Amino acid sequence: MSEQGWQQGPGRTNKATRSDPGGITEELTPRQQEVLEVILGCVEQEGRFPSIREIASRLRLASPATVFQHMEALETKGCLRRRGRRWMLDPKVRRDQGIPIVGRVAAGSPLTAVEQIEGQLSADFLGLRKGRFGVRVVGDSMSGEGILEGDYAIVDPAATISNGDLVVAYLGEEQEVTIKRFFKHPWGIELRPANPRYETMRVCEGDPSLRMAGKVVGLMRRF
Amino acid sequence: MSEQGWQQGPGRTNKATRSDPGGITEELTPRQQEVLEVILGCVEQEGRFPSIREIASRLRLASPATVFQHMEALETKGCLRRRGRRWMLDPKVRRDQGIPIVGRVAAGSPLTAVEQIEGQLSADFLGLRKGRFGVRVVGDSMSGEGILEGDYAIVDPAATISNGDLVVAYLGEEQEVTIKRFFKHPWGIELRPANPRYETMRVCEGDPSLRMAGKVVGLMRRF
DNA sequence: CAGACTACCAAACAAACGTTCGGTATGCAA
DNA sequence: TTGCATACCGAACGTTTGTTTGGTAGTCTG
Repeated sequence: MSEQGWQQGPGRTNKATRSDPGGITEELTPRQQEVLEVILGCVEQEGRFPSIREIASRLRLASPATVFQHMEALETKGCLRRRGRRWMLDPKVRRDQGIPIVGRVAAGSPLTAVEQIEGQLSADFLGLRKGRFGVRVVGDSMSGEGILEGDYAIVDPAATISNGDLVVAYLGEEQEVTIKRFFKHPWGIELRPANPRYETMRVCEGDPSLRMAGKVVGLMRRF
Repeated sequence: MSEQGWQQGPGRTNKATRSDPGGITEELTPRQQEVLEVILGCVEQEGRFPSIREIASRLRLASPATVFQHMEALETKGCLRRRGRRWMLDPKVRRDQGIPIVGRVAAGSPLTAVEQIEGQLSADFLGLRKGRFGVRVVGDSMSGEGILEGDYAIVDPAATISNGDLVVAYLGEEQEVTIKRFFKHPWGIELRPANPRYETMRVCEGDPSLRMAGKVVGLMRRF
């Protein structure tokens, strides 16, 4: 029988994915991509995993078994996971809220020129990860390097700090928050500001008046 | 009977929430907050809504009915929604990936000092919303205002531009991307750089060599 | 051609699900 | 003391779920 209105399977025409330069959802057939897309959209918009029958109805498929097969394929390809009878997204396919980075735009709105998209500006891209924290920049001791009062520095307390890195440290009795450039010498530690009006700080290693909070991995500013 | 090990309901001791200055989850009882917390955690980590029995087991509750009641309360308070028999998060309680902004920290890791958390650094906070796009900063014409080469400017093409705002514009025959400060005069438009080594640009209104891309609403930098 | 792969179907099953009901316990306010 | 709200229980009901089975069909490779 073939009196139904479904779109027939395109056979082996679909080898892999052409889009997605990121490479996360590589090697998915178009149909598998569509299934993933429905799931991602549902999770993003409503915060819940759609049921197999719901995915089927959105893709106008009459049988849950069809979607089930696609999901099994997505599982072996690492996009989905199962715990018991419950499906969940693999963390790597989670898309966080982001906006495109555009290059030069010939005409029209940059958002319609897909060819010009060079990447994605997202929380992940900025380094907004668990275990890190933000510090509001006070003072202008780093204004020489484009770090202004009111900016937010993103700090990773777990990162290893090398010479020349920007660090956040708590200084002195008041344990004031400061951003400086870190240098380690045989005689101790040097914290150098970018603004020459401020003094470079030098302390011995192990001085209790200096506590390192972590390495500055990002900066954000709002206008 | 009371031979069980469950923590007894604290009665009317709990009138509302003391934490959460944002005010989204206001007026939730501690238990309701815990239920919401479990749900949010599950949605964030795994991208699926937990079953009522799963929430119950995480909170060490023996009956799904208990969680069900809490969820009904969360629904009337606007945190959860239902479509048929399916539960979903209300969009306003969705937390996007973010890190805490800490102030001064007296001791220990800043991440354990909850009292010092002043806010949340998130994609939303930076303005990473739909309809906006990012542009990589080229050149040092705005270095006087802390905008350096390699930074990413977040641009809102829909925002109304006022005098003094930072804007992204496409200039000249090459339609080069530039960030400048915008001023409108009776005779036309002025685009002023922050670096005095660059010239201020002045064009008549309607000049085709100038196309405004939008207002700069945020900036991010990676180290 | 056969074999492999994608894509889809209908029907059925057991497990898990949301939900309802009736009940107990506790603390607070009227 | 009565009333009300929060907080929890166990048992049960009907629905929805993920899953399995067995099948058809198209398209590409060898």
